[in-house]
Amino acid sequence: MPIPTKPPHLHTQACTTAMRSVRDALDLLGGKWKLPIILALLGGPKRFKQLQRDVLGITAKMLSKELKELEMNGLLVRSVQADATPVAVTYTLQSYGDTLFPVIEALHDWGLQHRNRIMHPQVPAVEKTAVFEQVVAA
Amino acid sequence: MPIPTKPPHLHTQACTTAMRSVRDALDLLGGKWKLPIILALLGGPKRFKQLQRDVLGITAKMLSKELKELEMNGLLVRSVQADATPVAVTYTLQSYGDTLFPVIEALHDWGLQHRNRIMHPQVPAVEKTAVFEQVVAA
DNA sequence: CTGTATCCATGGAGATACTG
DNA sequence: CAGTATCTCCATGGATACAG
Repeated sequence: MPIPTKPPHLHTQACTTAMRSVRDALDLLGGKWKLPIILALLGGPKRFKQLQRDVLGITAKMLSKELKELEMNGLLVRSVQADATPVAVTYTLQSYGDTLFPVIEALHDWGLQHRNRIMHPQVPAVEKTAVFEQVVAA
Repeated sequence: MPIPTKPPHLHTQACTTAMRSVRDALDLLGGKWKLPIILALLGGPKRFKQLQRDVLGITAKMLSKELKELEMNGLLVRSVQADATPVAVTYTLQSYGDTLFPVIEALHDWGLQHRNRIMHPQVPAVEKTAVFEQVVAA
């Protein structure tokens, strides 16, 4: 079982290890551009300039940097057609990228219901309210 | 169905709307401190100072700011015991926070397998390799 | 104890110009 | 086309001092 339900007070090794996995995924998907790039490449292989057109607002610097990271993580492959003139570079999403779908879907589902919840507030039933006995002095 | 499998070239409304949900979730979970705070509160309600001790390295400023955000999102409740002296404030995770578990679990599972994959590289079977015909000039 | 206010260092990201 | 190099701006976050 991945996430312990009742972690002890101090950070245990198991706790930090589990968190590291979550953070790995979060860091890969996080940031402003990773998702748009991945989505743009779902439509098939694209060249650098085409990507920059599809991912609205991204600069060449950022696109280059983000593509490198995604490539290092095995999510896409960079291939060069040196014979073409001028040289053509295409970026192709790997099938490994599909393994991200359950993650993205989980994020999407939660985000969607959360937005609904925030927009249409319920009765604010607060749980385990206010005072609880053992207030540890500190 | 949340995420379209084959988005068109340009960003459609459906595409950006779906992405907004993902980003909502990503933004809430992202950052350096959100996860550690949530995890720390899984063990039960805690006071400000106790949280600062449990979440290693966080400053009062950051803790205060992050707690506000989590409260605004309905994930926790801030309650004040004004009668106590000095005043005591406790933060309690709401059961709504449990809805994040599938998300965190998905992130965790992917992050774990990804780290294994990165650490123990497979045969680098590149798909849809290199050259593909219709190179759109631009 | 529970924060807030202020100052300040750092890094991330945009704009621009340039190279192969 | 496919990037890289520089410069600069600004938001984020740490440190510290202070307040209720």
